[in-house]
Amino acid sequence: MSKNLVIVESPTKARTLTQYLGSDYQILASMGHVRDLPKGEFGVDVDHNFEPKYVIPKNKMKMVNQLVKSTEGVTNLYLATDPDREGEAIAWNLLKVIEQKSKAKMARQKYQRVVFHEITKDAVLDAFSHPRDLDQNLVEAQQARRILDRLVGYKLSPLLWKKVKSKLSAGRVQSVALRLVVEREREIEAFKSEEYWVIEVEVSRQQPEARDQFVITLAKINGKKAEVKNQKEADQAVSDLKVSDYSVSSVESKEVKKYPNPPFTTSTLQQRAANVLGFVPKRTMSVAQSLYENGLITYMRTDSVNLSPQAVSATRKFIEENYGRNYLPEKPRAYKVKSRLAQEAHEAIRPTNVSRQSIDGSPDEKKLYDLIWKRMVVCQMAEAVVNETAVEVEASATSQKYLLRATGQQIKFDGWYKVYEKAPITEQVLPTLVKGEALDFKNINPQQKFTEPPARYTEATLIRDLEKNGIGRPSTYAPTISTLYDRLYIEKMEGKKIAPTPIGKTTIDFLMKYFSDIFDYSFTAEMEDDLDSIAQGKAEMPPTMKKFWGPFEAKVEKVAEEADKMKVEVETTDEICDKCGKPMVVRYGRFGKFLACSGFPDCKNTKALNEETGMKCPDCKTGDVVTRRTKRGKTFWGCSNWPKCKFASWTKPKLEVSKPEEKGQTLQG
DNA sequence: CAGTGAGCGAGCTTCCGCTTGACTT
Repeated sequence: MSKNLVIVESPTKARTLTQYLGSDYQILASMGHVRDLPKGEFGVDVDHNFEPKYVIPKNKMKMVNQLVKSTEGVTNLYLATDPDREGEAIAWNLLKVIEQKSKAKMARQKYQRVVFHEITKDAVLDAFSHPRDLDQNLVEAQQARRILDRLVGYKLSPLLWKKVKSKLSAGRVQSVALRLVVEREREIEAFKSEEYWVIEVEVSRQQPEARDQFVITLAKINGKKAEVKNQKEADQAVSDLKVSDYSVSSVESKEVKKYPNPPFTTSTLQQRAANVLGFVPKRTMSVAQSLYENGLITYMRTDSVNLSPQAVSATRKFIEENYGRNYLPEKPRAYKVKSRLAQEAHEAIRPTNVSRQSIDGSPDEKKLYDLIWKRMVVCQMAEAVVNETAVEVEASATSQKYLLRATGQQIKFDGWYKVYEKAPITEQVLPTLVKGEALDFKNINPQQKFTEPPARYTEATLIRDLEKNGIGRPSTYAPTISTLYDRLYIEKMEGKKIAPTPIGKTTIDFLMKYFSDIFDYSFTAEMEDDLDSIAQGKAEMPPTMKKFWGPFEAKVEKVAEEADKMKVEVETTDEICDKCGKPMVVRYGRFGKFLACSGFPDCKNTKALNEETGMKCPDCKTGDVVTRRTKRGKTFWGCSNWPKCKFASWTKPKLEVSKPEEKGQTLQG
């Protein structure tokens, strides 16, 4: 009797395969990687070809032992992990562990490597009829990636402990993420706001039957771009425009096609869920995980926009039946990944069954599913057609010649917009104007404005920029940001924006001063080129590592000896210590920020930092409500007068409603 | 429901990428 064992990464994938392969196959999950470099030591023998030392992490030991036991008496072992670099390495490490641990003195375990790019019955059965050997070059490329990350992370972190602050960390991915945040903050700090004016004129047609009014905006003065920089210039333009004659100098109309977005990847799903639902990436991922485990969507950690042919044809059928032929493009739309660095082991994120338009589940699950469902349907729908009109109006007075503009857009055919309650563009309908037509002046509206600094990152936009540079992977985007919080490198500001702390800024200053090459945005891309060469058998891991390690190690040693210890800037505040009268400063402790007396250690006074909840304490009425954290990290709300006032609450205190009786009536009526 | 920081310098901290549960307050 033949026994078949299949090993994949995830239990959900295992469950799906069971349906396709039948009862002759036992399918088990490895839960990701089964071996790794040891956490507590360097684990790379740099003097002997960078030989890595692999160990089975403690929390995986039980599972791995069971896995090995299950291989006993197996005739065919199939390694069906993901078809990418990491998947190949998981398969190889699995095999190594099984060979090592198998008690039976049987010959080298017979195994077969099986790869498929989509988990459909056809693709899976086809893959099982064409197994192959492990790709040693691909495994070597993964090891190179892993070892390089270890060299960088475990050499530079201790340097930070010595030169900046204990327990900090640096890495190829996290430090570039931090660099982006720090550089954006410095752009904002250096930004000088400039005054400018927008001048809008309300005009109307002169036709007795259609005296439509519309708004035109000043665009040019004497043929040059209008730059109205101050009140004086604005006054001049306004007084001229009040007495000008207006006539239409040009009317241009064209039809523009608006194409739908590609289906979701991890990163684009995180963007969209942040914008539309206000989810942070961590929340998006946990909700998506639940949808995935319930069989409602495809795998949620992917960088691919590929769609299985079956999914596309089912979606086309759905579109034709529910929206009609007009909404179906002649040919299916195919999407391509932009990044050369994508691994594309999985499909795009899409509903597993497009005819399931809504689902049962938590409110979060319903909302996220709705986003995913719509994105899939629209990506196969016809483009929208929008009529765009550009009108130019001349206004002449005295010696100055003014040009004003209006643009209109009108939806001619809604196409994929139909799926959304609100079209992604707002219609602006202009009257049908004729070139040379004279217009009447009705009103003028000059507006003083100031240029705005670039926006701070949100978690989602930071991930977008990391992905743009090929830095990090779908499985690490959200965890990388958590690391930046854990190290107190960044903090959340109002409106979900993130800003660097003094520790974050100092760390980046140090890293960029001595190791700018590693934290350059192109470092990962260049590393990927080297990894490609290894994967293609054109290069080998040890010399590739050596090329990096030689100069790197020398630099680390030099910096360790010669560099000065960095000083982390201390934020002072207007707050005065109520014990000694000295100003108070912001300190970063185990539980986040707090106020401490600058006279420390002579004065040990501390105070809770007002987190701007904007509420007064409901008990003592004088203190402010501040957010605090317990030793276990759970957030609660307390009074800034603690320990004098003992107010504390697990939930955010509500502002008192002045007249509760009225509220009851409103609810009834 | 509630402490934190500096330096003294014990002993520890740290990377990226692949995956799920198991622990409470």
